[in-house]
Amino acid sequence: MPLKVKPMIRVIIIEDDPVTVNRFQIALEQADDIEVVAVAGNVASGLLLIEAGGYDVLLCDLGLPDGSGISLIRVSAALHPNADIIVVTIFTDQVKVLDSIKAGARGYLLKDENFENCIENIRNIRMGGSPISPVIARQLLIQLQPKSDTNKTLVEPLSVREIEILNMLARGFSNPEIAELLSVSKLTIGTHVKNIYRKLDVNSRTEAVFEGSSLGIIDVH
Amino acid sequence: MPLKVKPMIRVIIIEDDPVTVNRFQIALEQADDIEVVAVAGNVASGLLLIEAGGYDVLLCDLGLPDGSGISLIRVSAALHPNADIIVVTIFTDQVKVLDSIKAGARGYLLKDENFENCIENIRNIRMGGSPISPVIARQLLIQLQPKSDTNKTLVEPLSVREIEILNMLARGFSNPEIAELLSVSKLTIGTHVKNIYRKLDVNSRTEAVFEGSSLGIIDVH
DNA sequence: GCCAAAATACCGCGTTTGCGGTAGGGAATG
DNA sequence: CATTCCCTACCGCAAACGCGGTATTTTGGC
Repeated sequence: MPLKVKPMIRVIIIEDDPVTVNRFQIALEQADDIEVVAVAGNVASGLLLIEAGGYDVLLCDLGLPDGSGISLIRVSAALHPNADIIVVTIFTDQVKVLDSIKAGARGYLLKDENFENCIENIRNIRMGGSPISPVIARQLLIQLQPKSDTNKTLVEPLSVREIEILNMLARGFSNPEIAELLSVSKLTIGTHVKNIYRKLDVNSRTEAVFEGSSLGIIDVH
Repeated sequence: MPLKVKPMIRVIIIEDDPVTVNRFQIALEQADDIEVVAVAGNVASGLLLIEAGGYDVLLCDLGLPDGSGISLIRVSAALHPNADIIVVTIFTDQVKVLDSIKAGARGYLLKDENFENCIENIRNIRMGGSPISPVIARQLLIQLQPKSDTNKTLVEPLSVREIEILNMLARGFSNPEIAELLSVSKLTIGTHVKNIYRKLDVNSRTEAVFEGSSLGIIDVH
């Protein structure tokens, strides 16, 4: 029986600044379970690397000379869902952060920091974590904050039945259809719907669905 | 002129496990700009501390003997919006994480890790960052992921005009009303609406609003 | 056991939708 | 210069919706 072989973490780097690339390579050399298998300096060549595959972690810059790294993230996430993507950049604005995350990035580090921790971060992301710079994390938290403070609690609460019906409204069922599904009269549904309108302070199913959606009353798909 | 005085960071700890409290106190003693001004071991006494105020950072456990720390977070966020709240707990499940964040926490650390970094983390949060354990961060990213993988990109994109009209649909405007507001024929609106239905693959304004809401096409209030 | 709230049911009438087409002018992209 | 969107506009008809009531029966808490 052979010795237990620690699986190597194969890393590719897409980054146009040679200095940064160098700092990464030097830092990662210290780890015997990580190897940098390829480097690209722009979107075009990065795309080729991604299509070629054979990596576990992608370190990706956003501001590349011939375009944004976000498109690369999207491609990598689509082609190799098991590879982890870490964004390494100087950008801290909310749009870029969110776009990266939505595109499939699972880590977001700032160039200024985290060079000494990058080994730890790479191991971490392979184990299911998401290393994120605190500055970036704050942006994400803002995004998750519940929308408002004004209403939300001021709305008259819907009954279980009403929530059920509101969800069916959102799916496009008509009153007669809902009546059929719930085995009650369509006139009953009409009454429920009117009560929903009153409670949500709206006058059409369209508005009701919009409100319910905003308030999180309606389940997303 | 006096020496430049570094402002002290006043910390209160709400945590029922004495060992953990002790580890925090020992760790934080090392920093000359941080002082632990109070400690509480349950929700009831924690509430009194929070109401008393006079702190900059709240380290808060979630699993307290007489209730959940989330209610404390909510109170602190409401009474002292300028104080930063860091959750320190063993729970990694998505519900607790999200609830804490929504309640107003700006940091989320696991007890297992980050004891040696806690000074750094506290300084960090005071400077606008959000220290978050990678394991937790992953939960948050999942939350931010666009709902699906199937559609979203497969949906035929709406034109500017269509998005504009979809938003008006959500607000409950009828076709004639929208026509009036946009100074076009109501029949034109009808055509737009039909095209929206086709692109979103729905057959009613209600469904259209629901889809648009899910896809983030519709602005929230 | 009582009272409030929820769920159920009914009616008529005017307005709006949703569906099925068809079609011309303008802007953009190749 | 051709093609492809997009925005504009039109029609008729069945179906559903929204509004205004009123009313009975469960259900659940105090």
